[in-house]
Amino acid sequence: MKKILLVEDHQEIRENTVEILQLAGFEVIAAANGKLGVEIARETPPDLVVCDIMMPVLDGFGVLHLFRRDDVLSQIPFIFMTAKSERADQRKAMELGADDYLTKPFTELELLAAIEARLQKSSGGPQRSASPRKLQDAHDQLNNFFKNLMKESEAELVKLPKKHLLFSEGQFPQSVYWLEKGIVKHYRTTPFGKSLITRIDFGQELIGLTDAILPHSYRTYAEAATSLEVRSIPKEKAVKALAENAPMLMAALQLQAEEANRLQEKMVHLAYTPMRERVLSEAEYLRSHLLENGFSEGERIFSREEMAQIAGTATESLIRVLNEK
Amino acid sequence: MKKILLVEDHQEIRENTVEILQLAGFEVIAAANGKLGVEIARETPPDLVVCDIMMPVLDGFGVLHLFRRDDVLSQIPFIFMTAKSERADQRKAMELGADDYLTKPFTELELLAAIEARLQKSSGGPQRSASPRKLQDAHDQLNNFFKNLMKESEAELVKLPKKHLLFSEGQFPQSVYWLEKGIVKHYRTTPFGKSLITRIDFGQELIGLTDAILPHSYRTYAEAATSLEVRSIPKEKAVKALAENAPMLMAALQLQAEEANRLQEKMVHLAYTPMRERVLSEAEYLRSHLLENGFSEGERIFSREEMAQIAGTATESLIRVLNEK
DNA sequence: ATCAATTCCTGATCATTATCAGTTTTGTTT
DNA sequence: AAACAAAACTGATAATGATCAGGAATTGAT
Repeated sequence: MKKILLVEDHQEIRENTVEILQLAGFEVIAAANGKLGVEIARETPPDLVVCDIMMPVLDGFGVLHLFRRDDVLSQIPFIFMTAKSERADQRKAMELGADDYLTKPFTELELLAAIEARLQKSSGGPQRSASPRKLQDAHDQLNNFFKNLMKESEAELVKLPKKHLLFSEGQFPQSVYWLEKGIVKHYRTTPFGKSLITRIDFGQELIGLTDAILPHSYRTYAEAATSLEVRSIPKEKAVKALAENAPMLMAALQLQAEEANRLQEKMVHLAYTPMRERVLSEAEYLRSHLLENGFSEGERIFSREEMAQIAGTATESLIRVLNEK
Repeated sequence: MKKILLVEDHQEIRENTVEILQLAGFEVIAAANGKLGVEIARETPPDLVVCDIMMPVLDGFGVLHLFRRDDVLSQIPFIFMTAKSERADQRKAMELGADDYLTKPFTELELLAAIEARLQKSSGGPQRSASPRKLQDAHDQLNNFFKNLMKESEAELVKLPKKHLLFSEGQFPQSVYWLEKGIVKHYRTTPFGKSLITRIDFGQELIGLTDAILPHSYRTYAEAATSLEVRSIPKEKAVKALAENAPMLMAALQLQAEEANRLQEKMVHLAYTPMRERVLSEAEYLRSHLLENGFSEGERIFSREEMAQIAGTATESLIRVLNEK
């Protein structure tokens, strides 16, 4: 039986929710504030946490923070409950690493569905759902699938120099690529020659599937930001293999849906976030990802101009922002 | 045997290309300039046109224009060849309704692949490809599939008033919707309360599949812009049906890939196109789509504020631009 | 090592567009 | 029809960020 920790200060809501969860067959431990919640979790780690944000003593963000830096508790799925009005909280919740958030009021069905979606197949039972429970799983599945396909096809590992174009606008897709090592930038250009970097791949990624699936020439171009190690197979082969494997198609669909999500997010940023904030957040994004991928702190993989193309601004403006703090 | 019309003024390139196409088993008619091309096509309509843009007498855009307003020739697939440097041309080509464009120089393989992708299954022969040849086909296929699913499930037609929320951020997806009639706006909000309309559905569209597939709560909200007629089925049912039908999955994947394409396009606009141009182009987009969907010229379906949220600008700025011409 | 070519950076200026504050118009409710 | 609320609009102002131009610092090539 799965154990759920519910952290909620309002007595009525808490008791109500406990009842719903028990009816659904979960073992529920309730805590009236964040501090209690953390203490309980440290004694008996739950399988999942449902947590209010606004609470006395220790708020939801604090609880999540403590969970994430605790060796035992860091991997436990965490769902926030937030009032609909507090939009900023929702963003913050996701940035801090919550797995999901629900806005109050929610129906029982919503709550249970969200919880079930998080309690992944780790349960060992048969996987009831038609699609992977976690995006990370979908990602891994698809990557492994194509890695194997590359191996079967004996696709050789090719080394490409920095600045090499993997593909460019107006070419017709011929291949799907597996990026073994290196960094690839994806550009989209305006009619007036300005370019925006819409995506960066940091290695161990599949590249070009989106375009291989579409019945027209590339609309973006992909350039090596570092020297690369790449494998490729003919696009027909990739698409055919995919078409015959429904679970993989589903995984690909999920990833593509998430990509659309990511792009929407970036769009809103471009529309309403002031340039300086955009610059700072993109710089931070790059810094952390480069560190994760084994580059040292000072190393300049991306030129100022490129960073400007990521943030969607003029190069000079970007430079000013980066140098003024 | 498929008949291809090649319009290209450079003799060498023309002869070369003719040779390639003939080797591939096509019947080729070559024309040395746009005027000749149109005349030839009017006598013996080809199955597909490959056309250079820069030409004396009548350029490629002119040829396309004449094709598109000719009853007999309007549906013939049209592929442009453009020099890599002329980015603006590429955009213009797509806006004018070209089916694709290739940048010179291209390989034989690319040319043939692009042509084959356009010569759809209308040939009557078996469909060799694993995925629909045209996005429109994928779209229709998926829509029909879900329409049938709704019928089988006896999903009833529900009428919803203007401003009704189909779903909102922080809810957990429960259903997939079929929009029988009406207009739906999709919003995405920033932490600071500003919203951007990232998508508008004008009826006879499937809504919410993207989110149903992802294992987390909605990140956008969908609001009725007019009164709606909507059917819905449980998301589990939709996903399960989809998961069992590989061709439909492929169609869904194509559409999702195209959606990502559309979002990237919009992103570049937001980043680099001046506000006034964005406003004007979005206004034009709305006008034409509203007319297509049976609304009369003056009717204000979208308020100024909403239009501003589509263009990603301040309401006052939008009003000024719209009123000054 | 030297020269050329990029890239990076800085200052000054200007254009664009957001914001604020208010008025008019339109639409809705009683 | 009056009263109210919401939306549309206008003018003034301010801030933001782009652009231009030129100099310093790196990088790459011979």
